Amino acid sequence: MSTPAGSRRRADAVRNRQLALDAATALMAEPGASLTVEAIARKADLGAATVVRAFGGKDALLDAAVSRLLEPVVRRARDLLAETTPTRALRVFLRELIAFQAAHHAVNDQLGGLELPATTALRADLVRAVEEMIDGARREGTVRTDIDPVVTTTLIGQTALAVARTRPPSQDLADAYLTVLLDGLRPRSERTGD
Amino acid sequence: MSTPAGSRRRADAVRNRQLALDAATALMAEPGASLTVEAIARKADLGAATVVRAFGGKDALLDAAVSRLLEPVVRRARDLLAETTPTRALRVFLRELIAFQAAHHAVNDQLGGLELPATTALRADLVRAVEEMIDGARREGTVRTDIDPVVTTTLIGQTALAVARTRPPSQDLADAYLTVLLDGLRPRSERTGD
DNA sequence: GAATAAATGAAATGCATGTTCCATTTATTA
DNA sequence: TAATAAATGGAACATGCATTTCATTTATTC
Repeated sequence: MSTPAGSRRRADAVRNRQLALDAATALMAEPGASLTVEAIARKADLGAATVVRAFGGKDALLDAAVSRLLEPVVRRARDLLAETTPTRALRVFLRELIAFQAAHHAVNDQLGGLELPATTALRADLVRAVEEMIDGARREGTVRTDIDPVVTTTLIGQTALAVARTRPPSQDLADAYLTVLLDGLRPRSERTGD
Repeated sequence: MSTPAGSRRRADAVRNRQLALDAATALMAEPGASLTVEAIARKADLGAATVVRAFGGKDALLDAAVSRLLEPVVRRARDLLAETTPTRALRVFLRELIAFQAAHHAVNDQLGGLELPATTALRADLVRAVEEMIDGARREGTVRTDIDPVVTTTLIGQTALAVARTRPPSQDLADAYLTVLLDGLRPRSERTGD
């Protein structure tokens, strides 16, 4: 009666929620894994009902898992912006982004028609950080100004994702991508002939 | 042996097969269309069973439909190789390829884990044609030789697809892509500074 | 026009998946 | 330990889909 609000949430529920989250995250790093509730529950050693209930639905679970994966990526982008020049930040971040996406292909593949608010917000943060890199690089003269910054950002994001998607992952391809993209993004002072 | 005298195939079956093929093809050009047998059958004014039976399965139907769409694209690549310089062929073809893919997104989206032999073969033809363009362009000095030709081809194919996938389709993005990619693919005689 | 076999499509089946139910188990508090 | 309510998970349910069945329709042949 006088108990302090009585613990409404049981400890095992909290722990199981975490287990489900960990299982989902782990599956996203496994190539070819099918992110079904069943598979996640099996990996977490829980019943499917428990997994679903802990988040109120499969989508919310995936949203939480993807967000957790994406957070350090966004933080890294911000850190790079603070630590080094925009030009260098752009190159370093793109390389790391491709590696991350290649290691978590499910993050970008099987999440097609889902409603993932937290993930969407983080993606927006990421886009904003890349836009800052591009803005800075333009000011530094290493990125051409004859292409709209937003278009440039979209171009980078879409193509980086595509390169990361290729299976099996190829470091050669990633390297070639960075070389070609960054060269192509350089300003053309003159020289436009075929 | 190929066509025995006794008409083993009824005329309506042949016609309906064509209707199903047309319906599937049409749906592939409709953004957001969900290529279910049900939807294809409805569009063709046929029963779902008829559609499936005409091809022996949904996969075979999609394979036939995609192949029919892809054939003129492959032919166009070959024609360009015969008609003009590899450098010009590459640019023209890439522009057209993006437009085609953008207009038939379903061709590249919803066909993830399917077995489509004819489509796979045509894709290989297409890759071969692009490889020829790149080989030729290298000889012409418009494409860098410090990146493996196969890697270059993969890079082009994957990124072009990614650009085409963006919705809504953006001509600005497609133009930016072609500009950046082709510039980035140019040989770097010198000039390697940050 | 009758006979025959091929073709059709609405309904049934099978399968994979997400979600909900509810009898049982378990954490929590006193 | 007893009392209570929260949490669990196997089973049932719901949904969306491709495929198969089979009574009926239709093209084809004579």
